[in-house]
Amino acid sequence: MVQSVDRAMIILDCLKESPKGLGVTDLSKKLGVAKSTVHRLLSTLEKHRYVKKVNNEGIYQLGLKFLEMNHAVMENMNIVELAHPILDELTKTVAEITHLVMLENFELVYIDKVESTSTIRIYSQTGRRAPMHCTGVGKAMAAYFPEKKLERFFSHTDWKAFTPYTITKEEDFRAELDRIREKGYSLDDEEHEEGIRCVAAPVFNHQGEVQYAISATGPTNRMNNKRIEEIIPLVKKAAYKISKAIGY
Amino acid sequence: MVQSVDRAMIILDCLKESPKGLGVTDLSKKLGVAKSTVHRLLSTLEKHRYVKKVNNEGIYQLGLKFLEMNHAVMENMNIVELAHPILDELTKTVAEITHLVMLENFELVYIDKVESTSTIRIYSQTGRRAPMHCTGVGKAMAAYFPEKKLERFFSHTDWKAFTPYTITKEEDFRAELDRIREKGYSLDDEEHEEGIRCVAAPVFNHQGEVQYAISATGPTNRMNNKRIEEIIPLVKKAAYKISKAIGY
DNA sequence: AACGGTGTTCCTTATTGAGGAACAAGGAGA
DNA sequence: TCTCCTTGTTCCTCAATAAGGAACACCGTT
Repeated sequence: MVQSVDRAMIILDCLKESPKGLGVTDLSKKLGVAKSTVHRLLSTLEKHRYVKKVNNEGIYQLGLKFLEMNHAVMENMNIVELAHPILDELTKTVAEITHLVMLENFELVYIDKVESTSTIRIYSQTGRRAPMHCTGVGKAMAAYFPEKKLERFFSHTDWKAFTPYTITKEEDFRAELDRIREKGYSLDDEEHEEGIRCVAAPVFNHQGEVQYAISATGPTNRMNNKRIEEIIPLVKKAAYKISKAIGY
Repeated sequence: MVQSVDRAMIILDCLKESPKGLGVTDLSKKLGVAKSTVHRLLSTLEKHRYVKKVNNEGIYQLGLKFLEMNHAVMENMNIVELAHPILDELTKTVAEITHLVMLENFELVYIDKVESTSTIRIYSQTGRRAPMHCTGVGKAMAAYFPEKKLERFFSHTDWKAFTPYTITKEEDFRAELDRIREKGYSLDDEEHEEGIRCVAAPVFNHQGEVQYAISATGPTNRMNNKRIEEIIPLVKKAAYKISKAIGY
């Protein structure tokens, strides 16, 4: 582990949390390192445009290089291009927000979303992360893990209870996965956030492995059992379409 | 300048250019540093999710942290939120692609675009960079630089000729800026790419400084002189709206 | 079975990053 | 207006630590 690189990236994290930007002194206090060290790191980051000074004063913010890098990352993920139209259609038919997620280190990463009302700020919530054990998409993916991978997932998870309905025991979770495999979809019944229900389904790649998942999410008052029953086949169908689009 | 941080970021640049990802040996050759050094840097970057191994083999790609960071950067740029609906409307009325750009180190950065046909991949070309001297938006902004800043710009620019029509002399450029100030808009007449014309106008902030610019771009066959004349007031009006929205 | 190619680990050295202190600049308050 | 904080920035010295060579482990090919 390279200390200076590590520190540089911690600085970036700090700046991410402080939209207004931070000065050298602020950062040096936060990190517990000398001002001069922070200053040197910032200069290096600035050279590569990962940070920038706001109107040439001593306040630093995240730089525009991140737009560039984001673009490059997105380019590689042609999954978004393939899936977006299908997600778009799904949003239209179910009139609820839909998401596309993938996995990284047993954590969910939201890589696309389509809102019913506004097409604006499509990029906004992408990049958000969430745990698997308390979400529809997380469970949908876990249900199709091979046993080995599932065990590795269990050793990673902390079973944190976000609501009274969150599943927090391995045996309960395994039972839930059996149900999901049987039905081909998963439900999130206020397990992550009270008042929110969602329907999710897995997306498989050409090797038959689960690689992504999609969901339709809404408030409990709209998402009653009758509505859920209507939505289920639509989500499953959309997930299947995406699976086929990526070569399943 | 911190060597290790610098190298880490050069590695990220290399990975950006190689969508398929690179191995430790490839990178070590590219950078001219030892494999072990590259490996150590990659491990540190991986810890922060700026890079990831593709299916746990020895190939590294850009990581999903960039989506997160992009999100944070975008959040701060409420300019995009403000301008997007106006850009959207402009695209509808002129039926050509429109762009919103800002400046960084006398280079243009595209921060939003609206295509006429598809709302998909809205994020795609954002983050792209281009020189000022050969683009409509670049000239529109330069026209409203204070003399001091203009001189600094001249000392930065390389006057590279992208097409036979690119302006490559300072005196010609200054004459062009005079024309732009007089008319309140700028034209790009195949100066950056043959077959492409565009109409651009500057956006001013609350201090009356030029801070952004917008443009409508299309192929020469559609963008004849008559059409250009129709488009000009629309672009100017949209730019003015955005200026007002940010407090001009 | 031997080889060439990976990525990874270890260890030693001197390169280079770190931090204290001094400096410059700017703003607030008396 | 002058002073006194508090900024960011620069410099310099020392030792922490990053770098690179070499050895190792692994895989696929010949």
